[in-house]
Amino acid sequence: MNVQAPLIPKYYQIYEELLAMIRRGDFGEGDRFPSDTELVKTFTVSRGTIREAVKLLIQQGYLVREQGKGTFVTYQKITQDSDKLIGFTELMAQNGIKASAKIIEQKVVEPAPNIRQVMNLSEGQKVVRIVRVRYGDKEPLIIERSFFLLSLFEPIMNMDLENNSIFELIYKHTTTRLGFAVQRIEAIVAGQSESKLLKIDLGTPLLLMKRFIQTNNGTYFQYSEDVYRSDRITFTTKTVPYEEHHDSLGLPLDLMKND
Amino acid sequence: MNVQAPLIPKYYQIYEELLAMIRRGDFGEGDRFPSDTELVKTFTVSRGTIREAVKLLIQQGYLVREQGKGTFVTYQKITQDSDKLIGFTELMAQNGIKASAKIIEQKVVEPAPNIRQVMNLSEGQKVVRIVRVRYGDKEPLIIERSFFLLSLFEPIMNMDLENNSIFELIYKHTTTRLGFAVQRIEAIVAGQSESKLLKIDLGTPLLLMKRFIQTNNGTYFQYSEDVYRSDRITFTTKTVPYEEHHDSLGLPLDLMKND
DNA sequence: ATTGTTTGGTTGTCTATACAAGTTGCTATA
DNA sequence: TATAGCAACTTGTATAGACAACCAAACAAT
Repeated sequence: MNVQAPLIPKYYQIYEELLAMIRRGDFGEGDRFPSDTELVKTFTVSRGTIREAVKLLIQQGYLVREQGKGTFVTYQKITQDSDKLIGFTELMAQNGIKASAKIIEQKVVEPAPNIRQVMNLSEGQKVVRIVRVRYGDKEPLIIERSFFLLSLFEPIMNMDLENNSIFELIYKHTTTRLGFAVQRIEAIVAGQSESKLLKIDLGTPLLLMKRFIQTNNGTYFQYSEDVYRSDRITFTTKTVPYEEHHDSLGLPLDLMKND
Repeated sequence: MNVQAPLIPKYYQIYEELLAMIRRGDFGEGDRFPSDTELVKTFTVSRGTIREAVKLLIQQGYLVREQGKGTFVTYQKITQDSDKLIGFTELMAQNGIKASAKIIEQKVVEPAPNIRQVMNLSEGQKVVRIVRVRYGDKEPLIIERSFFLLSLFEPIMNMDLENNSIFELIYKHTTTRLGFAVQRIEAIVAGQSESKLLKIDLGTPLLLMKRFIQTNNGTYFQYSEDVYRSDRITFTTKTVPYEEHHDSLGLPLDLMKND
C-alpha cells in the first residue's frame, strides 16, 4: 500500500477544485451536490479524503450535509466574525468608508461622583472628557461621550484625534496595553441633542452603548457612553450556546442583566 | 469488527471530557497536551476518533497542534466562558427571579421565503413558528418570535415550553448539540403589538435581537427575533480590544455593520 | 567543536472496510 | 386503496494500518 503524502495534500487539491466548480456555478444554488461515493469515483481517492475536502467547504459555508438525504449547495455565505473589539476607524476602513470625527468638547475635568465610582478612581485622579461625533462618509453615525484616565491619555492628548483611531494611537505611542472591555447595550430614543448632532428626527430609536475598557493590569482606561444610529449600525455578537453546566471557574455569566 | 455508533458519538464524549479537563486546568496553559497515541491508549479508541475530538477543541481555540512537536494548550480562552449563550430561564434563576412564559402561537408552517433564506433551508423543510412572551416575576419582559427547524424540534414539541428552557430540553432529550449563535442587535420603538404584549407605552425604546443559532454540524436550528424591554434588560458583552492585526483566517469581521 | 546521521517521537495524510442512522421510493400484503 | 416493510441510497461514526513530514535529541564522524 504505497501512499505518498504530497506537498499539497490531495484533500486540499480536491477542495480547491470543488470550490472552483461551486463558484463557477456548476451546481445550482440549493441543488444536490455529488455524494461521497460519486466523488470517490471521479477523483479515485478514498472516502476519508473526500470527506476531508467536503468538510472544508462546509466549514466555509458553501455546503450543507443532511444525513440520509445528501449534500447541498448553500445559498449564500454567512459571515463569521471574531469578537475582537476593533475601533470605528478600522471598521469603516474595512467597509471602504472613510471615517472621520469632529471633536465637540475636550477638556480635563474632575470626574463627577458617578463617573468616579464606575471607573473606580481614587480622590485626586483626573479624567479627560471628550465628546466626539463620528462620521462615515460625512454622515454622522455616532455620538461618543468618553472619559479617559488622564495619566494614561496624556501622551496622545495633543495628537490628531479627528482622523485617527484612539486605540491605535495608544497602541503605537504608549506602552499601555488594553485588557478587555465590558459593554452594555440599551435602547433609547433621540432627544434634543441627539437629533441635532446626528441629524435625525426626535424619537428615532438609537442604541446606547456603555463601555468600560480596562488596561491589561486592571485599571480603567476609559468609560464611555456612545449613541449609535440604529438604522445605520447594528451590533453583531457571536456566542457559544448552551452546552452543559460546568461552572468550571464560576465566572458569572451575564449576557443579559437586570437593571 | 463490531462498531456501534452510539446516540452520542464517542468523539463527542471524548471532546467533552477533554474540554472539562482543560477548563479545570489539568494541563497548564501553554503546556503539552497528550499525544494522539497516548490518548488512544487512555480512551481505548482508534486514532481517528481521537483526532476528531481534538479537532473540535482546536476549532474552538483551546488547543494548537504543531507538526513534529506536539499539541499544546492555548493561553487565553478569550471570553469563551463569559459569552456563553444561556437561556432566559437560567438567567432569571441566577437572579432569583421566577421565569415563566406564555405561548401566544405555536404551529408548524412552511417557512416564508425570507426565513427560508436566512435559515438556509431546502425546499420541503418545515419550521415550527413559536411566539412567546416571557415573564420575570409575572412582568412581561420579552417577546420572542422564533422559527425552529421542525426535524430537530419535533422531539420536544409537546413538552412544557412555558416553564422550561428550550435549550435545556434540547440538550436533555435529544442528541442535537448547538454550535454557535450569531446575534444582531438593533433598536426599535414599541408599536401596537409590542406595547400591548409588553404593557408599555407606544414609542418606548426597545431592543430587537435577531438571532441565528446553528447546530454543531452547521445546520440552522433556530432563527428568532426577540424584542426586549430596554428599561428592564440590557445586553452585556465582553470583548478583547485592539491588539494587533492578525486576521486569523482572513474572515471578514463585522462587529458592527452597515445596513 | 562542528557537522552529519540516525533514531524515535510527534502530527499529517491516505487507504480500505464496516456498520449505524436517516431518507426515499418501490413493492407485497392486508 | 392504504400501509407496512423492504431495498437502495445517502451521510455519520469508528477501526486498523501504513507511510510522509517534521522535530529534537542522542550519537557518530570529521
